[in-house]
Amino acid sequence: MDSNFDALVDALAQEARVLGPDARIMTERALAERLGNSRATVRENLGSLEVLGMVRRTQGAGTYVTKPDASFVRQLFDLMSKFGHVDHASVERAREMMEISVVQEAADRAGHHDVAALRGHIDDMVRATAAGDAQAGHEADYAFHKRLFTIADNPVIELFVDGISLALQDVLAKKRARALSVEAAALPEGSGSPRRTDTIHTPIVDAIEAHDRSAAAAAMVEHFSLWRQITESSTMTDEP
Amino acid sequence: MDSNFDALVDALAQEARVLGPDARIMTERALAERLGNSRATVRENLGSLEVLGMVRRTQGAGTYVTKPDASFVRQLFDLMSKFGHVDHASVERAREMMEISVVQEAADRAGHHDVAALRGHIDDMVRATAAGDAQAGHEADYAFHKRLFTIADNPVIELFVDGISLALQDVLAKKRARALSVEAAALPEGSGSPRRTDTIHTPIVDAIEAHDRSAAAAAMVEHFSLWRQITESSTMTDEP
DNA sequence: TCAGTCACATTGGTCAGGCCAATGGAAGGT
DNA sequence: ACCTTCCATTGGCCTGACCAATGTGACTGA
Repeated sequence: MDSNFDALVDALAQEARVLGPDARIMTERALAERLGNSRATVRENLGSLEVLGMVRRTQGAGTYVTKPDASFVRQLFDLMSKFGHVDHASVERAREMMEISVVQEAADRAGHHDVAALRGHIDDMVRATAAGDAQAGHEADYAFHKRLFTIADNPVIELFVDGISLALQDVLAKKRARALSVEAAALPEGSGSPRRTDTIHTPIVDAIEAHDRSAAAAAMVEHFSLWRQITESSTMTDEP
Repeated sequence: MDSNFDALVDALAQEARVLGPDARIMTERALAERLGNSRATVRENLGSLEVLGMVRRTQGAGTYVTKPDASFVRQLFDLMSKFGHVDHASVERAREMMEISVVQEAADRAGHHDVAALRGHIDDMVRATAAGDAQAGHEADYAFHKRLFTIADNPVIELFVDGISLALQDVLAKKRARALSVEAAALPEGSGSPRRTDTIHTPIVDAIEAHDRSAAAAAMVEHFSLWRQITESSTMTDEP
C-alpha cells in the first residue's frame, strides 16, 4: 500500500545488515535523495519507524537503528489506554497469563544452575522482608520474575510482559505498597520477626526443579490468587 | 519527551471520547492550527499514530480513529523480522505459549454453550477431513482456535496471537500443507475412509469441560507436540 | 604537552506555502 | 428516480528555508 514506507524499510534493513546493530544510518537528506522522495516524506516514515522502536533519532547526532524494547510496548499500551481501546483488567490479566505460560516453559528448560539462582532470589526476598527493606524486597522479587524469563528463553514473550509491566508500573506500585501494609498489619501483634520462609515463590521453584509443568502453572496461579486476595482486600480508592 | 506528539495524542483522545469510536477527526490543517504546529509536524505524528493502528487516513476522505488490530501486530513482527530482531522459532513458540495459557483460561471460564460450540467445530473438522476438503478443514480448525480466544475473553492476548498468526501465515500454510500430505501418506493403504474421530482437539475440549486447567494445558502441549512431529518429520528445505 | 574553550559544519526539528490526487457530495441532466 | 459531471474538501507529497542540538577540530592558556 504505502510504497514509500516499504522502500524506506528495505533501505534501512539493508544498511542495518551491512553495518552492525546500533549503527548510524544515512542522513535524512541522503535518504530522501536515494529514495527519490522529499525529506518531509522520509521524515514522516522515519517517525513511524521511531515509534515502532526500530530507529532512534537525535537532533544534531543522527539516526541509529535500534531494537524495539519494552518502552515501546509500554507506549503502545499507554496509547491504547488513552483511546479507551483496552482496560487495565485485561492488560493485567494478559500479563498473568503470559507469566503462567512462562513458568511452564521454564519448568521444561531449567537446569540445576537456574534453580539455584531462583532460590537465591527467594532468599534475598525473605532477607529483605525480615529486615523491613521494602525496596530490596521489590528488587529481589523483580529479579526472581526476570530470571524466569531468562530460563524460558523467549524474547517475544519477555518483550510483551516487560512492556505491560512498565505500562502498569504505577498502579502496580500502589498495589504493592498496600499489599505490604496489609501484610504487616496481619502479623501477630509484637510477634517479633516476620516469617522466614517464602510460601508463595518456593512452590514455583519446587515444581520447576521437578520439571513439572502442571505443578508450576498451578503454583503460579496460586501466586496470583494470593496477590489478588491481598490487593483487593480493602476497598479501592481510585482518585485521578 | 516529544511534547508535540503527546499534545496531538491528547487532542485526538479527547475527540475520540467526545465523538464515538470510528469517528472522523479534525483536518490536518485544523489540527495544526489548534496545536500551534505546522502541518508537517502534525503529519509526521499522525503517521506515527497510523502505524500504531490508532488512526486511519484516506486521501480525500479524512482521518478516522481506529482500534489497533492484528494487522498492526503483524506489521510489527514483519519489521522486526526484516531488521533481524526476532527469529521465526521464537515467534512461533511465543504463539504456542500464549495459546497454552489461553486454553487454561478457557478451562476456567467455559460454560456448556462454549463446550458445545467447540465440539461443533471439531465435528466440522472431522467431516471436512473425511470429505477431503482441506479448505473447510482449515477453516474449522481456525474457528476452533478462535473460539478458544472468545472463551478466554482477553482482547490483549487475542490481539497478539492473531498478529503473530498473520505474520507467520505463509510459513504456517506451507507446514500445514505438508502436514496434510504426510497424514495422507500415513493412512493404511486403501483403507477407505480416513479416521472419523479427532484425537488431537477432543482431549482439549474434554479438559475444558471438566474445568481442569492442568489437563487442558497438557492436551494443548500434546497438540503442539504432534504438530511439530508431523511438520518436522521431513527435512526442511528453506530456500529464500 | 595537555586540558579547556570556542567556532563551525553536520544533522535532526520545525515551519511556510504550494501543487497534486483521491474522495464524496451537490448540481444538473436524462 | 437514477446517472453523470463538477468541484470543494482533504490527505499525499514537494520545495526551500531557518532553528537547535551535537560533535569535532582548531585554538588558547597553563
